[in-house]
Amino acid sequence: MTASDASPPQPASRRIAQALRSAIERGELSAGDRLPSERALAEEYGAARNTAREAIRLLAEQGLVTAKHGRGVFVREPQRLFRFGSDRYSLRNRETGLTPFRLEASRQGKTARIDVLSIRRAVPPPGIAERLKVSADEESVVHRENHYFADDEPVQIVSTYLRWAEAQGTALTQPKTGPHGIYGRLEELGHTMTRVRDEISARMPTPEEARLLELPPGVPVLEVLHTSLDQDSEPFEVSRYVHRADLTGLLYELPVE
Amino acid sequence: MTASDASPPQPASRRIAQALRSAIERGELSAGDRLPSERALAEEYGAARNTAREAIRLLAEQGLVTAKHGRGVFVREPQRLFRFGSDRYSLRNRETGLTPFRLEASRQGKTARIDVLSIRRAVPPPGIAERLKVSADEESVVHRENHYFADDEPVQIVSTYLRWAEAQGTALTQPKTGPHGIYGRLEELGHTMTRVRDEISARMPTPEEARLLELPPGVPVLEVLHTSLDQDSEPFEVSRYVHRADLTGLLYELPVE
DNA sequence: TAGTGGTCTAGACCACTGG
DNA sequence: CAGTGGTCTAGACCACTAT
Repeated sequence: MTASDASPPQPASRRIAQALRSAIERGELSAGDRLPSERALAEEYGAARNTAREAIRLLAEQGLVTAKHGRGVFVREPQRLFRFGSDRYSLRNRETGLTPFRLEASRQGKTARIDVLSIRRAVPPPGIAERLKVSADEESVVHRENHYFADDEPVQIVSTYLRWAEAQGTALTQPKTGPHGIYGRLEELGHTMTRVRDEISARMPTPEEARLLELPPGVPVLEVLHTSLDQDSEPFEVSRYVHRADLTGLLYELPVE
Repeated sequence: MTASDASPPQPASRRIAQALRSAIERGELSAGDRLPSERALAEEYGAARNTAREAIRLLAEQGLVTAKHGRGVFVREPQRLFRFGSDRYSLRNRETGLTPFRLEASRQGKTARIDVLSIRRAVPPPGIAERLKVSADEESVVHRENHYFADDEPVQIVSTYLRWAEAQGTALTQPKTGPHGIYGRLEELGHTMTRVRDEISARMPTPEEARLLELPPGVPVLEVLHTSLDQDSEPFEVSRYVHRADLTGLLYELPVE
């Protein structure tokens, strides 16, 4: 009550947050460092513990720090990004036999794991039905759901939708899809990929996604709705990618016009 | 204390949040509706106000609801998205004289406004210098900063960087850049755009960005680092877009291989 | 066991909005 | 003005982590 009476229309929690933010930016606290405990901050700033806690919440919301129960609050380490984009579907990648995900993981010295969660005939969600040009009122698709891990850390969730009429009875309904993966099988069915359309958005995760991706608070997801078009400009495959935004960058390189 | 004693190791705040989330999903609360007040929720669930408040915070963090001071907490309205992407730089758009932003705004019946905040010779940030292939140790670029509004609501912040050596003394250092904008002037300087490279990421906003974009809590930003390449595959323009993720979708349509 | 964050209580005052 | 969210206090107990 004695020191800084003059100016601050700023709430105490914001002032504490700002002080910590400055300390991080000035390098007094660097990536991986532990912040003072909530109780210590409260005493230092003459505030209640809840107020110090609110300050830390503000930083966590921005993705600057992460709390570890029983251990402390730590400055978040910048993570090397997985990069995906225009070459995600390229033939070059398919010829190496390495999927873009495995390629990226090995580039980072990490072990890739891909879990096939389920392969089911299903009624497509409306957005999917529209893009794949199938009926949204019947079980018109095969839904393949995969989870991708790097060193056992979840990185992305992918749902792939294919026409049931085409996939029925083929390897497309099996966990092992054979050489060149699903695109190999789809090519045999007469679909040569000539164009792709990726629709990208970002949002906060649902609780379900936060759980599956083990997302710390303050980390959004990148959602990519991907459509593959064949030689007749007809869609033959639609996938929905949900990426951890703190581990993923997208790269699109394309000719103009 | 009488009803559901058996199971819940769930914290009360999460249980309240889950109840509200279900009500929203079941349509009992729809977009624009007001939630019960914090005090009412506290009483209804036999909890302290702070606990009800925590529940609302969980929903706000997910982007499901927004609090309005003095009015209440409301279920967030889904917003129509501004869509940008592979055609953002296309000649077709330049020929109409309408920028993609103005086009999108008019498509939505909104009034576009573009504020030129500053045009300055500057030392480029490291990431920019690297992509534009200029020195990061001197004032080697012109930095143009623009803010984009739709019906006076901020939608995106754009920083464009050009080589000072080229831009010096041209309309590129002026607010009005003339026919076809900066790309028109750059073409006169011998740079025909043949390829673009867009690097996309998502993250929570800095406090500065939250202020400028008037971002409600729980809304991330989409960041696009754009590089224009000319006929010699040399970069001649780099821009950094920061979009409100709840108002923006990106669309990339491109040929494979 | 001591120290950390996670949750919660029962108050209080302030700032903003609407009738 | 009454009602709302925004902030804050000073406690309390729990759950987790290290030593």
